[in-house]
Amino acid sequence: MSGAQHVPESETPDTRERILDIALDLFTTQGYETTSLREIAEQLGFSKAAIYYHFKSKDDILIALHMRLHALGGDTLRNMDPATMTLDGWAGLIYELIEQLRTNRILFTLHERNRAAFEKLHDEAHAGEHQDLETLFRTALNNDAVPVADRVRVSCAFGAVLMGSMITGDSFADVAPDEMTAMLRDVVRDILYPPTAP
Amino acid sequence: MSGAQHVPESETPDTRERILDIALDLFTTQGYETTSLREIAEQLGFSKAAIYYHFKSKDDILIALHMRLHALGGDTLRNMDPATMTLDGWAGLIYELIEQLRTNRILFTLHERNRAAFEKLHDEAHAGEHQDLETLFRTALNNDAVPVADRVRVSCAFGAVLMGSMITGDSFADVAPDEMTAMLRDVVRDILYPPTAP
DNA sequence: GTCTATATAGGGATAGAC
DNA sequence: GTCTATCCCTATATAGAC
Repeated sequence: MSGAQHVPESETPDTRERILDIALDLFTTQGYETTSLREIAEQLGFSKAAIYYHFKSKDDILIALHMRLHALGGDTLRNMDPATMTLDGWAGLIYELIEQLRTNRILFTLHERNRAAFEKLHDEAHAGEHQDLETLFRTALNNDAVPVADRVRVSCAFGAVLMGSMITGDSFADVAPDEMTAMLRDVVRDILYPPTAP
Repeated sequence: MSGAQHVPESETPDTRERILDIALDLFTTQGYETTSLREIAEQLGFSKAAIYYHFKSKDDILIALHMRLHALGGDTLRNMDPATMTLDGWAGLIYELIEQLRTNRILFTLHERNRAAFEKLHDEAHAGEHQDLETLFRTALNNDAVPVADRVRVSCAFGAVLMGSMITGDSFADVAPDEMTAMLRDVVRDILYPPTAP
């Protein structure tokens, strides 16, 4: 913990990350298009043009934020085989989503609230180098080997989790995080493994 | 059926409604800010300025679309008393939502995908004349008389329904509407009335 | 790395003719 | 009701000094 040679003044400023943090906040609350670079620069304390030293375009900032989300789901999703997803497999994925949402809710909200902007990016990056997360989900959900009823339930479970901890926002701010997590897991179980049929 | 005096050429053009229909489509797929009036006018077949005869601003178009949603939920929501919402009351509301989504999915998607824009409208219309739907939901969800666990489940049920029939979009296009509705109702029941505890 | 100044484009909105 | 022409503003992005 001591041998660090190159220690900056107080704490790593890391301007690039600071830009991303501020952008994440503003893009989420106000929306991507409505937020101007001038506004971001204002909060940073320096000029608008300085941002262009760190990012080559406004879209580039959004892409960087998208990559943060990718980094989160990274391994989990790469190991998932859309063709052979069982109900249990889906359940595990959703439980992990609940965990991720605990510490990164804003990042998910950003994506939720700026779908159009992200889709546009995806369209422009038609160089197939980038497999979108949502596309992966959809194709997996279209797997005919799994009964339709199950697939609908999986889809509903995602919606329940996302709504329960994201859209509703701070309505449950007073609830302890652990308690909230437990309740969400219970709901997911009740959706995926209902008493009646499957 | 015959005595109509003032019959237009073929079928009521009703330019105002045509504008709204096209705007609804474009705002939903591309996003509100990204869609220009020029683009809307293009699809209408006439000039951008003509739109200003029917609407006094771009925001005014968005407001009109918001009113369409209001008209849908109208009576149901006005009769709801946020202070005395029981679990059964919520269930009824969600079942109705399922019905509304069958015929008006795009309208809900518009709101889902342009939250920021609608919130901005709501902020500007601080003249209290307009009680927002979502605000109504949130305050009702904050009712301390209802146990937290129940409130979370209600919130999840909304998410499940919205996701199951909206965000997922046309992944289940092949499923018959009636069947889809039945499945969604089942899921809602399993969420709100779980086997373990209430 | 961050600045000032500027190029360029596009958007919303209005005026006034038809 | 719809058009053309125009105003005005703000946004992204670049050039070049420090």
